[in-house]
Formats: sequence, C-alpha cells, structure tokens
Amino acid sequence: MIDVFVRAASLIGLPRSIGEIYGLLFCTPQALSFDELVERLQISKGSVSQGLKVLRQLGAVKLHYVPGSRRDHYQPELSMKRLVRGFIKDQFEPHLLSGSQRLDNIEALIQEAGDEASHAHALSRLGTLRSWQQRTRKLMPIIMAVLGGAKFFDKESTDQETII
Amino acid sequence: MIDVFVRAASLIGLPRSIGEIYGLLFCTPQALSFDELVERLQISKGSVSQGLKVLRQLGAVKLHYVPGSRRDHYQPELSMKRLVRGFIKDQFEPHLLSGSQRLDNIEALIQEAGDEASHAHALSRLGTLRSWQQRTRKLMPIIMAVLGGAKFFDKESTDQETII
DNA sequence: AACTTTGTTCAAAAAAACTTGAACAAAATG
DNA sequence: CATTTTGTTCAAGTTTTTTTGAACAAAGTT
Repeated sequence: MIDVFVRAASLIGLPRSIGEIYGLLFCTPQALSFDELVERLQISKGSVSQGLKVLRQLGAVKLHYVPGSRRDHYQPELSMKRLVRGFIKDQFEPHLLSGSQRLDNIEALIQEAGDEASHAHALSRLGTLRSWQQRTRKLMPIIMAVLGGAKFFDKESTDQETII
Repeated sequence: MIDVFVRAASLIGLPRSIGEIYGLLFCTPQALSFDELVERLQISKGSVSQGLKVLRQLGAVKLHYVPGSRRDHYQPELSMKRLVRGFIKDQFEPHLLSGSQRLDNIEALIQEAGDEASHAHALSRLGTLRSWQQRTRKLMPIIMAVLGGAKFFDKESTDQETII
C-alpha cells in the first residue's frame, strides 16, 4: 500500500522517501513518532526530518499531541481537497505569480529589438501565453470547488459562465 | 522566452531539453527542421531526437510538410486544451488505470492477513483511496470542458461516462 | 550544571535522470 | 547498387537530485 504513495509522490515530483513517510502514516491507525518512522521505514533520520518538513509545508501531515510523550507525533491529512490545495499553493502559485512578471519583461524586450514582422509574431505568441495563464488561474478555484463537493453543476446552473 | 518553457517543463517533470525544443518552436514563426533545432539550441542530435519523440507522444508538436524538403519540419501545438489533454492522457491516465488494479490487489491482501481491528482500519483507508481516485476521474473531463469551452454539463448528462 | 532525549543541518556519498556522440538503420538520390 | 541524407538508438559520461550519518542545537531531566 505504501507503494501506491511512493508512485503518487514520484508522479508529482516528490522523492520516494516522502511517499514512504506519508504512506506509512496513512496506513497506520495511530499517530507515529519521528523514531517510529525511522525504524519502520529503515531510512535515515535526515531523510525523515527533511521529508516531514516538506509534508508539513504542504499541509499533508499534522502534528498530533500524545499525552505522556515528549516526542512529536504525526498524522496524515486525509482530506483530498486540503492535500490538493496545499500542493497547488506550494508548487504552482509561485510559478504563476513569477510568470506574470516574466511575461511583462518579455514584452519589454520585444519592444526593444527586432524588425517589424517578427515583432508582430512575438506579440501574438505572448498573447497566447497570457491567455494560457489566465485560463490556468480560472481553473484552480473550479478544481477546488469540485473537490470540496460544492454543487456547481446541478440542473439550476448548467451554464459554464455562471460557474467561472 | 524559451526560459519560460524550460521552467514550465521542469514544473511538470520534463527535462530542460524538451522545454527548449518546444520553446524555440513556439517562438519561431516558421516550422523548424531537426537540424535547425540542433544548431540553434546547441544540443546534441540525440537529445533533439528523444525530445521530439516525447513531444510527439504528448501531441505537443505536429509534423509540418515543407515542399521541396525531405526533412521533417515541426510546429508547436498551440491549443492549451490539446496540450493538457495530451499530458493527461500520457502521464495521468495510465497511473489511474493501473491504480485501480493495484487497489483491488490490496483489498485481497487485506482479506488474507491481519487481525480484526487492523482489518477494519485498512478497509477504511482503502475506501478513502478509492474515493480519491473517483474524484480525480470526475475532475478530468471538467478540466477539459473548462479549457475547451464545451458545454458538457447540461441537464441530460452530468455523468462522467457520457463525457469520456 | 551535567546529562539525556529529540530533532535539525549540511557536507559527502549514492542513486537517478539527462545529455552526448558514435554506431546504426532507413530511405532517397545519383 | 553505392552514396548521401536524415534521423534513431544506446552505452558511457555528465549533471542533478536524493539519501546518509555525523556534528550540532534546543529543550527537558536528574
């Protein structure tokens, strides 16, 4: 079963160890401590520390207080919506934001150099990029809405425009 | 501008060279031949060959016949919808399909071993995985619909099957 | 305060991914 | 049919990413 998460992790560009950690937490009934992860997965403390750091950043694991123990215990986030949101916030949004800036820079560069004809083509392609970016932005909230179980697509509102 | 595509490529787990190839095709007004890609990007024939192979598989480039030339010429796919569809078809769907199988295998394993209590927990988590998978499946056509502007979600068919 | 427990950091080692280039195949040309 | 053009394949080299483990910091115990 852990293997499912190792594959999923690699699918979204995360290292094997992170898949293993989340996978074990997902499978295990109780919250697990740092040491238990190291021991049961047979990976180094360094990997577990780094892996948990990333998983916390993504919001994929939560700290869970265990009475009578000084160690941190971890539980997996089980809400798909929150998992996806964490991933998008952490991995996609930064690129989208810096992307806007970069496109503006490119526009400036186009103005500076090049002949008439290539100007026109370059601007046209820049327009394509901008439209892609805009559509990506529009898509995100829709994905979140679908995962959240919101009822956007019922008989009352079948029109796409009202959805976006 | 090519840099934009190099970053985008690495974001979705594709190597730099592929981003460069698509990026150059995207920027250039005319279709480019194999040789022109090698020469203008200063990368090896091997990389260009491999890169074009992947881009063709993804449907991200199209062959473009140039009269009087024996060489293959390439043009970029500019429709975001087709680009995304190609990516999903090639990179996601195989995982989803094999994932279903794998989950069935896991269910069989759960039946075989383990005590009463862990049984219950394992089955519960398996259910979570199945629900994630199902929601992912439902999401794909919605994404396509938003990108394509097709009106899939009318009163007659809100069901996923009719869309695919 | 000295000692133990718990977890982080980071340089070096190991593993994985990517690129190169030479050998090879396929098809057109002379 | 030999030769040239065009593109693919794949083993070896290079680069990048991931993992390890030892040194370190922080905080709790005795």
